[in-house]
Amino acid sequence: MASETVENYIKAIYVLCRESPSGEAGVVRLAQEVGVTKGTATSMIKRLAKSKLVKAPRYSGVTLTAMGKKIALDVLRRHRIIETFLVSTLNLDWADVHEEAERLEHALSPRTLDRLDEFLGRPSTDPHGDPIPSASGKVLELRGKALSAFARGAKVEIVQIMDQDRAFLKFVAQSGLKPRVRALVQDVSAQGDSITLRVTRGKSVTLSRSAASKILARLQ
Amino acid sequence: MASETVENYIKAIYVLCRESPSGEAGVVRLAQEVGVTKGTATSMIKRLAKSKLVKAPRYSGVTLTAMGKKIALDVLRRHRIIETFLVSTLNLDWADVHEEAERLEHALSPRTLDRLDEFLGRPSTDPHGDPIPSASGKVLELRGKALSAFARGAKVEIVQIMDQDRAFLKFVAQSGLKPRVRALVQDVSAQGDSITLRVTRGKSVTLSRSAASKILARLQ
DNA sequence: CCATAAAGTTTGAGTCGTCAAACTTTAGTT
DNA sequence: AACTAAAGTTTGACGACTCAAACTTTATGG
Repeated sequence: MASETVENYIKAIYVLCRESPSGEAGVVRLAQEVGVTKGTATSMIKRLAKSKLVKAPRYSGVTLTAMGKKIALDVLRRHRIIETFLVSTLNLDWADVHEEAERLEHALSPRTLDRLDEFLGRPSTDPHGDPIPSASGKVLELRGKALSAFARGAKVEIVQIMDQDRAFLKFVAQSGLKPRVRALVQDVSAQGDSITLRVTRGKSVTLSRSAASKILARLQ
Repeated sequence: MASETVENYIKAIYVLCRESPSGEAGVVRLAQEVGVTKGTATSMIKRLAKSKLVKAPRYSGVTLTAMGKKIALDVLRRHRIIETFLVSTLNLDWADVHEEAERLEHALSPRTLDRLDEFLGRPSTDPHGDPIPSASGKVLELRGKALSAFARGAKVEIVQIMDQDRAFLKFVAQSGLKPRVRALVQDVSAQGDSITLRVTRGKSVTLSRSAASKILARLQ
C-alpha cells in the first residue's frame, strides 16, 4: 500500500501531466504542487521510479507508469467522491472542500468508499464538474472546451472548473458560474485577452483569458 | 497541533486509565494498544511528558494532564461521531466500524466535524452506547452497571458495550444485545461465573462473567 | 528476605520524509 | 559558439517514529 505521501506525489504528477502539453511533469512544478523543495521532489521521484510507479529519465520530465496511473485514478476517485459528499450532503462551501478532501482521501477503506458512493447515488462528476474515475479506473476526460475558445454569440453550458485554488473558486462561484449553469458569450475582446459572459437570468461577468481557459463549457 | 501518532497515544492512555482501577496506564498495555514495542512506548511517553500532555513518574504509571485530557476527549469526540455516521448513515457493520474511524478521526477539520455532527442530529452516544464528548470537552460517564452486577429477575436495558474487539462485538450483536435493547436476567450461576439473559421477544443468551462485565445496563 | 519474572528504560540503529546549499545539466539568448 | 538562467541533482543533516536487545527497577511468593 502506497503511503499518504506517495499517493500525494502520484496524484500531483497525474494532474500536472494532464495539464502540460508535453504530457510530462516537471520537478519544480511538482515540488510546488506537493509543497516541498525541488531537491526533496527529486529524491522522491527516484523512490517512485525504483518502485516502478513513474518513468523519470535523468534531467527530463516525469510520467506515470500503468501502475502509477492506476494509483492516481484511485486517489482521484476517493478525492472526488469525498468532495461530492462534503458539498452535497454536508453543505460545505464549494471552494473550501479541496483541502479537506486532500486529507480524508487517504483514510478511507475501499468498502467505506463504496458505501459512500452508493449513498451519494454513484455520481459521475464532483462539484467542480471533474469526472469521477470508476472503481475499475476509467475516466471521461475533456467533456468541454475552454470558454476562451468560444466565439461571440455562442450559447454555452459550463461543465467543469479546472482549478482547485480557493480564491479562484470563490471568484468563479461569486460570478454564478458553476457546472450546469448556462450562459451567453456576449463579447470577446479584440486581442482575445478577455471574454464577457451573460449568465442566464443573471448579471454579466468579464473573465481574463487565463481565467476563461480554466473553465470548460460546451454548446447548449 | 498534535500529530496523528501523538493523538493515538493520548487516546489509548485515556482509555487505559478509564479501564484500570488505579486510574493509571501501564507502559506494556499502552504499547500493546498502540501496536508498538514497549521501548517505543517509553520514549514516546517521555516526549509526551516533555510537552506536558502526561505525567509519568519513572518506573510508574502514566496519567494524562488537563491538556492531555482535553486532546483525548477531542479525539474521542471525532472518533465517536464518525462511528455514528458510518453505522447510521452508511449502514456499515457495527463491528467493523472501529478501525475505520481510527483512521478517519485524524483527517477531519473542526468545521467538517461540526457539519457532520449537525447532519447526524447531534447524537449523544455512538452505536456502542459510548457517550460522545461535547465540543467543550464534557462527557457523561458510567451510564449503567456491568450486567454481571445484576441479580436474577432484574429487568434491564442495555446501555453500553465497553469493548472494541471485532470478534466480541460480532458475538454481542449476534446475541441481539445492543444499546436500548431490553432483557430479563433469567439466571445467575451459583459461582457467579455466568449469567443468562432473556432478550425481549427473543432467545436466551448465556454470557461468561468476563463478557457480562463488559456490557453495561440499567434497570428498566 | 531474596530470587526471579514482569514492568520499565536505555541504547544504537534504521526508515521515511524533509531542508538548505552546493553542484550539474539543459536550453535559450545574443 | 559562449553565456546564463532555469531546471534538475546531489550531499549532509535533521526530526519523527520505529525496532531489537541489553539493561535496571519493582513487585511477589516461597
